[in-house]
Amino acid sequence: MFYGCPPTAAPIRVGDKWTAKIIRCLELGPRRFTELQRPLRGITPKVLTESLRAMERDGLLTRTAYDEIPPRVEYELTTLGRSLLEPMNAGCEWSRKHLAELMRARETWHAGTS
Amino acid sequence: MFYGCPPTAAPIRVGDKWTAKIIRCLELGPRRFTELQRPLRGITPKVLTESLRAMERDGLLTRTAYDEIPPRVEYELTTLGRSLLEPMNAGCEWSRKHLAELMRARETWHAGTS
DNA sequence: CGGTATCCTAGTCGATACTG
DNA sequence: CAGTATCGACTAGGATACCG
Repeated sequence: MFYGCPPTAAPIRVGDKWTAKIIRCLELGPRRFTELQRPLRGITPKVLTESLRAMERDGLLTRTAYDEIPPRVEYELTTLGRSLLEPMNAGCEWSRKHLAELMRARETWHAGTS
Repeated sequence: MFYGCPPTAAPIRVGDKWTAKIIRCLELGPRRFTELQRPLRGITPKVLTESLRAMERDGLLTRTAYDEIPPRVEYELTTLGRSLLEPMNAGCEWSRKHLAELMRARETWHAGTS
């Protein structure tokens, strides 16, 4: 979706910088901490934890810790979290249709407005 | 739309803090600088200018200055800017349906996670 | 493995004052 | 009226290191 999009250019955002991407990562089923960390390249454990905690607090996902050695924790979207896919998809569709035009307008920014 | 929503709770954002609200203000037709400033209570001229310039640069709106005394400037949505109303409405609909649930989850945040 | 704890930077936003 | 200029606060996010 917005993966190829420069961060400041993203015209539509869901929550903070990572929320939407985390939702995408969880779309197909529960994932573990490191399973999230890998596709979200560059996210530090601190920020990932913060994002996950915030989303858990807001009821967007659940955190399940299994009492094993080594520890295993799984994150899974709730119905509420999954419901965000709808507006997210609307945003994606907008991007597909119009983002190129926005970027072009941004490039062509040298007084030749008219 | 998100007007009654605490800033950090807004699950969906368009551009920066003010972009979506500016689009709403321009939805029904062109507006002047101060006509935008009034409904967007609390926005400083500096920030309003910054937001408008960024949106103009991205091709979301046009700025028309009339050479009069006193000066008159009008901002108007482009087709591209207007197209953002679609995903914005999707976000609004999500809020109407689910924001209360999110806020409730946020309130009920005292360890009783199960 | 799944996190915390510190520290730090960069960007966003606001307050205030002034200008063509 | 429609801005600009300056400063300063706040905070999201990242770097790095360590812990149960």
